[in-house]
Amino acid sequence: MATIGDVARAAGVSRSTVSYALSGKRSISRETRDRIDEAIATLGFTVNAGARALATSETMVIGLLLEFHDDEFPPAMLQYILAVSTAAREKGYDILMVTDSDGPGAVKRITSSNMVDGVVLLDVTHDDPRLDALRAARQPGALVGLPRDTQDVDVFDLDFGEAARMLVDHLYGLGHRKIILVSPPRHVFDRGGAYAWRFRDAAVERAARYGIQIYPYYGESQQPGISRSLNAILDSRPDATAMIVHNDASIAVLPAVLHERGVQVPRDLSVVSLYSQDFGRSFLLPYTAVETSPDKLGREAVQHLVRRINDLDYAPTVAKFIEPELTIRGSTA
Amino acid sequence: MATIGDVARAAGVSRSTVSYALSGKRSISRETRDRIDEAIATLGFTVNAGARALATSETMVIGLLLEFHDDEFPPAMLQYILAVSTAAREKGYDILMVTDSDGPGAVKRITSSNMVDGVVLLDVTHDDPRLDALRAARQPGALVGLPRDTQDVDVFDLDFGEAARMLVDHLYGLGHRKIILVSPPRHVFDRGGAYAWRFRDAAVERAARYGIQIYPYYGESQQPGISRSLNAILDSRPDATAMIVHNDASIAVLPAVLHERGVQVPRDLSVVSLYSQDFGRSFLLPYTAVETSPDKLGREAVQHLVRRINDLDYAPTVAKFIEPELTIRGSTA
DNA sequence: TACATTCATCGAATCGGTTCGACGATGTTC
DNA sequence: GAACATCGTCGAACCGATTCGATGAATGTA
Repeated sequence: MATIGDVARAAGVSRSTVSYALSGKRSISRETRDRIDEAIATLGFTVNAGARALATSETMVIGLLLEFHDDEFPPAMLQYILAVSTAAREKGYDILMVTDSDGPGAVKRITSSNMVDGVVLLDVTHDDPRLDALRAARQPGALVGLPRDTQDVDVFDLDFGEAARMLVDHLYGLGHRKIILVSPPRHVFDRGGAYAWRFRDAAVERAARYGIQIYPYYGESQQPGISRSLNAILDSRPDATAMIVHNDASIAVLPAVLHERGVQVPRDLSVVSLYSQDFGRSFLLPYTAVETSPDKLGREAVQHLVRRINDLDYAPTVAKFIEPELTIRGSTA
Repeated sequence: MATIGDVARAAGVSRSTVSYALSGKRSISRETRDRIDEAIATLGFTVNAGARALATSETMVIGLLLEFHDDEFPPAMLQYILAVSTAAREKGYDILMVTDSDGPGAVKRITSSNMVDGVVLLDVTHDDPRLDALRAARQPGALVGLPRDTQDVDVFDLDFGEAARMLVDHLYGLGHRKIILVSPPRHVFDRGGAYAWRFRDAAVERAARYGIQIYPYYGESQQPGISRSLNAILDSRPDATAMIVHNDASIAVLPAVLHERGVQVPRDLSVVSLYSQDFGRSFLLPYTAVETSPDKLGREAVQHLVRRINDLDYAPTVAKFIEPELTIRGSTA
């Protein structure tokens, strides 16, 4: 493979001149630049990433850490992956995707060996064990999901509390007084998925303020449990007039379940939920819902991370909550 | 960060000795090794990946190329990503995931800059433009999906022809003589998704041999088109007694569609399909189907790729077709 | 005309590893 | 006890870039 030395020889200049021509950090005469460009073209030269990384201490790679849990709905996670990947590429970064089950070990491995310039952690839990490893690293990180301790890290997440209040308000305003709430599976709570209880607690609190009934339940993560549990929930609360579903797997099968029960939305039951537009399109979900904006979230996380890579004390660390937006789809009455 | 030089100084030996202690390529005395280990531990030393890559020309990273098309069902693709990622890590490799829309450019970029030791291409089409870039690269590649020209590349795919024959045989054996076939969306054919026509052609040919009727249709990729088209298909062939669905998006919504039409499986209609066990579980699909084995496929691709990385002329290039296996779930009569 | 700038380029040092050849000390073999 | 291996270690070269300081030529200014 052609090196910068080969290019230099072919163009009759020194290696440093070629390097400056490449980076534009010093001025180069018209003629030499042309000769260099030509040499690069004929030799098919590309800078060696490892060598450049060694010299500059910059790899132009961002680590993306995630793990697939059985209790998560894969299509939902994919949206974040894609968002991060796309946003990173726009900024000139590639993505090193790590799905290790040993999260802290993975963070340590890729940061301390200098494989990446920064790290994005998906699906951060309340006591995420990866955070210690991240704090010990030279490289900055951006979290998607809210941990207990946000010190020294940048956090991006949807404002689940506000989302819950929005939905409760919406239903309350329409006159609903008995509302079913389907949360993520119990296992997500146990694991420390803070978004789950942030949403539930806010919904419960809001309902209490209005003096209305809210019936919280856990969803299931795998079929046929999902349909079964939804049926059981509906059976146990025949008086409820509305339902808030905060669970991707459950909402995806809800249309089928309701159809089977002969329940018409919104005539017999009002339904609201929480999902992204794309997700709704894939699964033909006709429900009024808060938009979860995975690409906004992924993009903001990456943008912020890149800024911090380029300037480690770019700004105080942030915990940024995306504003929820309600998309009315007419599933409430 | 501690370098190998720091370790050497702390242990009172030369850098080369530390390197040999690390790699075990030359023998080291017990005491020296202990001192080195201790120095490494107290300094928290990790080899710098860039420097090592520069010296050894090995990055221990595999490139994973994929693109999300609107006409593809994301959960299906995710299975392959996860399989490749897991298998790679087992072999000591990390994954550089590239979702560029400019596939050939991405292949060129990561290979010619030596960011990766090898490349896995997902979802390879008949005339995949990434192949030229791959052939021009120093690094070996493994394809998932069958291109027209398999020269100089290793190919891994399900044997879609055999899968189709298996399913037709199964239905024929049960006495079905009029069979609906739902293929992937037309757009997948246009784009060169060879698996689509390999399956369809084999099914049609097999049916012809038996002298039975097969009615081929294209599926849709986005709701509400999917349900609508399935209904239209069923309306147009009331005499068909069986249905072969070769499309993830369609099979995922089929239960709802059939339920709505009051069609009972297998009493009113026999249904067979093609999907992985995990996929079937996620979507509660009760159909007899050929297992698509994404993790087997991903794993084999990675294993073969790693062997070829370590020995470029390890074996003649292969086109390996995973044997389809029929999983009987009782959706036929 | 002399001096200060700016421009274009070069050489050398550096980043952090790996690896080859050499070398002294020990251990074997006949 | 001479010849020969083997063991453990070191120094130097090398991988392929970037970057700093220096330098000569061209240009501007007083």
